[in-house]
Amino acid sequence: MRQNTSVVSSSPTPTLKLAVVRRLEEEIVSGVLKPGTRLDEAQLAERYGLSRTPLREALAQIAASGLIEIRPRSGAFVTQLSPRAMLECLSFTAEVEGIAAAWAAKRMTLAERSELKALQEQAGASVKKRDADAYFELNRQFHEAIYAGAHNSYVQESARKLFLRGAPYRRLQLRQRGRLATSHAEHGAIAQAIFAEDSIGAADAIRSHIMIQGDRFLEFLAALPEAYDGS
Amino acid sequence: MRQNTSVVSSSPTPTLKLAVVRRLEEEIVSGVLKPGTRLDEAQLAERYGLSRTPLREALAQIAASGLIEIRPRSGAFVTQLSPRAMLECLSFTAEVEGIAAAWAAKRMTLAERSELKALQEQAGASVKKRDADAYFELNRQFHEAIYAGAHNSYVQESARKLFLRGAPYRRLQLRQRGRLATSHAEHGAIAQAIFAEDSIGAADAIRSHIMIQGDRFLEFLAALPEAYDGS
DNA sequence: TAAATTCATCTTGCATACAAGAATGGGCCT
DNA sequence: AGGCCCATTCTTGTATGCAAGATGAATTTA
Repeated sequence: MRQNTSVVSSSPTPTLKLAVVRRLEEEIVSGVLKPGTRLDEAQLAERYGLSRTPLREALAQIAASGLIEIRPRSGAFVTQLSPRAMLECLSFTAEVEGIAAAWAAKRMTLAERSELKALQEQAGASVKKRDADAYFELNRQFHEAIYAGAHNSYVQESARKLFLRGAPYRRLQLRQRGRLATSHAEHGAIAQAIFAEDSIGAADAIRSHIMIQGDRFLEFLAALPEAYDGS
Repeated sequence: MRQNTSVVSSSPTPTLKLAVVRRLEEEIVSGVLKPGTRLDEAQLAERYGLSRTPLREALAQIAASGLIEIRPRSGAFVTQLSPRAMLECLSFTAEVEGIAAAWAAKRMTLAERSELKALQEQAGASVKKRDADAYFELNRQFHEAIYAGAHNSYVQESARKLFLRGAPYRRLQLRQRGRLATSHAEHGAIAQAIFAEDSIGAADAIRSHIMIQGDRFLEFLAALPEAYDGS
């Protein structure tokens, strides 16, 4: 029998480590654990009801994706991006998403295309309702659908990791006035290019969609000088 | 005092885990541990003179980069790429290296450009000497110089991981007749485009440099049907 | 008074121990 | 004789304990 009977998630997982990975990523992305936060092993282990061993393995795994940083003998911290790092990250993300979109435009199946269309319509509904949380999730699914549509597991994995890395910041941004509607319109342009099998247009559209976030980020940062900058 | 006095590497490392990561990656890339090999924790721990705990953390970290795969409750294996997966990997690598080269063409400093030139000349010497091992290492440094020249830590990291992932196979390929000289000539075209600050040309040159490896890989595979395929 | 040094405490890094699931081989049944 | 089932063994997953380095505060000294 398992020595510790506490359970991390309601649905059983193959290993406790994996459950911790999922839960920690979720808490970082959703903003429960903010950039810069120190992750105390003993504290987290108690919170999740398990020992430090699987928790440390989970931390090591998440660190490899860049979402947290482990400084030897000093502890784990939620990665905090400086404005410069943020722009570097977005620049590369824009290129990778551009590749994904270009391939998706040529390779998506009919089923995948109609799924993308459905997601875009659902997102439109959440924009009308001003439901930022719902839009945040549908936004993720929209991008995810494009990664999957590229039919290349390496772009998919890379894009997903980069998307995750920017998520803690993106969530805040979507609450800016009018950003929801603008984002949705940009998605429309991307989807249209993909439906037209225009790979160059799709890549251009998604690249600017991402880079606009960079511009907005800098403006946003100026209004909120100390909470989220990494300086 | 450390409970186990065995030492993994001659130079001291901040943590044993990191030493294991480096050593395992090296052994996989160099072909000591071949794709498909099962990695027994107890056995490796004894070989490196440490306990299973840091070793498992190292495995988790390497797994996150894709070089090995961990199947829960079943063990860790050196990732074996099927021909299809190999082509997918190369396709994405080509695009990422294309981005790196395009940015490097515009952003490399004079010092970085002359370093690249020096590497290319050294590589030329190793081609003349038919020294495949030396060329293998100089090839790595050539690509690494381009990643660094892009002045974006995210492309650099991504490209480096992808390069590593293909390394176990690339080493074999460079032993093909005439491949050394061809590869060196392709590098020349890439370097020339970078020196001319021609980002489009550099991206095109490096993309085809990578994709040619894909073609060669398929030919190579046909001649060696059972050792390295992932079927 | 400010800076530096030392000491106590806390956290991480690693080793060891134990339990559960997976793999393997032998015995039994058909 | 061949296939299936059960038990043994081996490997992985997790918990616990201990030692070294880092952190921070109090004390001493210039």
